[in-house]
Amino acid sequence: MFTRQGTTTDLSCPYWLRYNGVCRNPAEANIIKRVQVSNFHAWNVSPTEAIQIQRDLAAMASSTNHVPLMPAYIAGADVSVSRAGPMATAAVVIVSWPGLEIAEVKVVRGKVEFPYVPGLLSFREVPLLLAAFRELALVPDLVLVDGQGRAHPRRFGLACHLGLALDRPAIGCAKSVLCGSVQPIGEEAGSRADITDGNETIGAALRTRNRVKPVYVSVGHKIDLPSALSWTMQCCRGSRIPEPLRLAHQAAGGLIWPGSLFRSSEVAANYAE
DNA sequence: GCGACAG
DNA sequence: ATCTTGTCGC
Repeated sequence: MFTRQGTTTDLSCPYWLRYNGVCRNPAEANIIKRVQVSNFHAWNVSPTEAIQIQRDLAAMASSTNHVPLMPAYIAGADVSVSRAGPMATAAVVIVSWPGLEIAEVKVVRGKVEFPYVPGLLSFREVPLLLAAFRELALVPDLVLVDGQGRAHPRRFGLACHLGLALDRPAIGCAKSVLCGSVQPIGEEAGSRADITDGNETIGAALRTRNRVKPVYVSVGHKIDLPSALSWTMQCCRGSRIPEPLRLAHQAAGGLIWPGSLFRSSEVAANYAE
């Protein structure tokens, strides 16, 4: 048995049958409500059409906070593309809140059709990510995405596009800047500085650990920037990268897989509990 | 025209 | 994004 934050989880129970610390039986697992995915436009479009779609959809992304006061699940989403060909792996890792334990891992392999064009990343990655989200048993209350949200030339980055398609709150959390300029930022963990484009604030740099390169946070959908910064910070454990995204990156790279309870480096530590 | 450019 | 182990340091 494993106890955290007042809830008890039976670790001998497979991860996909756990729900709020309570083990479900297989029959119940099949009736858990799945995330609704709307397919509101075609994905096999030209770069020119993609830009127009972004302009049309930008106004539909919400910057109003809809994250529950006490979320149950937070997802991290990432895609890795093999350098040779069009094959890619999309991974979604759902962790519990506030424990940040792995609750579900979904990995989907497929071809990416769209080329990598800065500013059009969502047309490359979202289709495969949606395939992964469709298969999840758990519905996340918040999604962290490896890329920009509104900190995008047309204010419609990957996190906006994915959040809108899922109709779930989404945060863009990128490792580098796509557009705009970053104001000076303090060296201490928790420091932040605006990302501005003209006289518009489009996101913020966030120092998640002391003296490490910041991450670049922006609104994806159904969240405001202060909340996005707060949740990003609260999802950080040991790493510069928030835990759901760090795990999703590992899952997309094949380092963890559906059924993994622990990462190899932490097996000993977890067994010690 | 030139440089910059999420993953 | 990807090629890639251990190692030095706060």
